[in-house]
Amino acid sequence: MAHKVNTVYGELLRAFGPQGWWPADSPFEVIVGAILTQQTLWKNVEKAIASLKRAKKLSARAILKTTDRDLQRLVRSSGYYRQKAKKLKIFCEFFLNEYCGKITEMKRSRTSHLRSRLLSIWGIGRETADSILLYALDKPIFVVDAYTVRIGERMGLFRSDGYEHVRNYFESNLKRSVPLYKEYHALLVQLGKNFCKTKPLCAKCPIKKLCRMIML
DNA sequence: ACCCAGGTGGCCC
DNA sequence: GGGCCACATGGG
Repeated sequence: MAHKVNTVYGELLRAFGPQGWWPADSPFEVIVGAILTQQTLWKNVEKAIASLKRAKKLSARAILKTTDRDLQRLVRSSGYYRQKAKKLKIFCEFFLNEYCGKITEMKRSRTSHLRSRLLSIWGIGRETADSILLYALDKPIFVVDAYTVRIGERMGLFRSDGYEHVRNYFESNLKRSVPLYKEYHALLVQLGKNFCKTKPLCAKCPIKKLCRMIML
């Protein structure tokens, strides 16, 4: 019999369909988005990315050539714009110094090594590091965010014992698969954005069965 | 007017 | 290791 975590995945997929994350034109854009979306609505991040594109600033070299003030102005819509402009520059410097600004170079490193290097960068925490590993570099790391923890706890999948504990839960109970990790995390976010916003078990709730599972 | 969003670092204990 | 705070815009 399948583990509950797999049943939940099936229900999510049935309710919402494939999410096709991460929406971006390039791995570098994924990284920029991962930094900009920290504690921020994706809608506002899209505007910032559009601004960067319009200004031809969607590359590590271009970002480093931009003045702090200009970069802050470009990412303003994503909130925490001073911090985020600084984070982008610090990451770009790391990316150019360590990997010649090439994603393919970065992918060569071992996942665990990459993860600790990313975590050592100011402004890159666990979720951002793992988003980069999974969605930009195709490494088999399960991304945990606030929704993942909340939903998983409500569904009784696990008792949250911190980020690494939850990540380990998914990685050890799921088939080790990059596309699965990508899709599952995206679906959890999709559910997180929906539940509690629509009335639980209301007539048009697209996720009745899921609502029952999480006992709303 | 208030509350939150696909977190993180710094400080305190 | 955990608890609290600043960081900031935009939309419900």
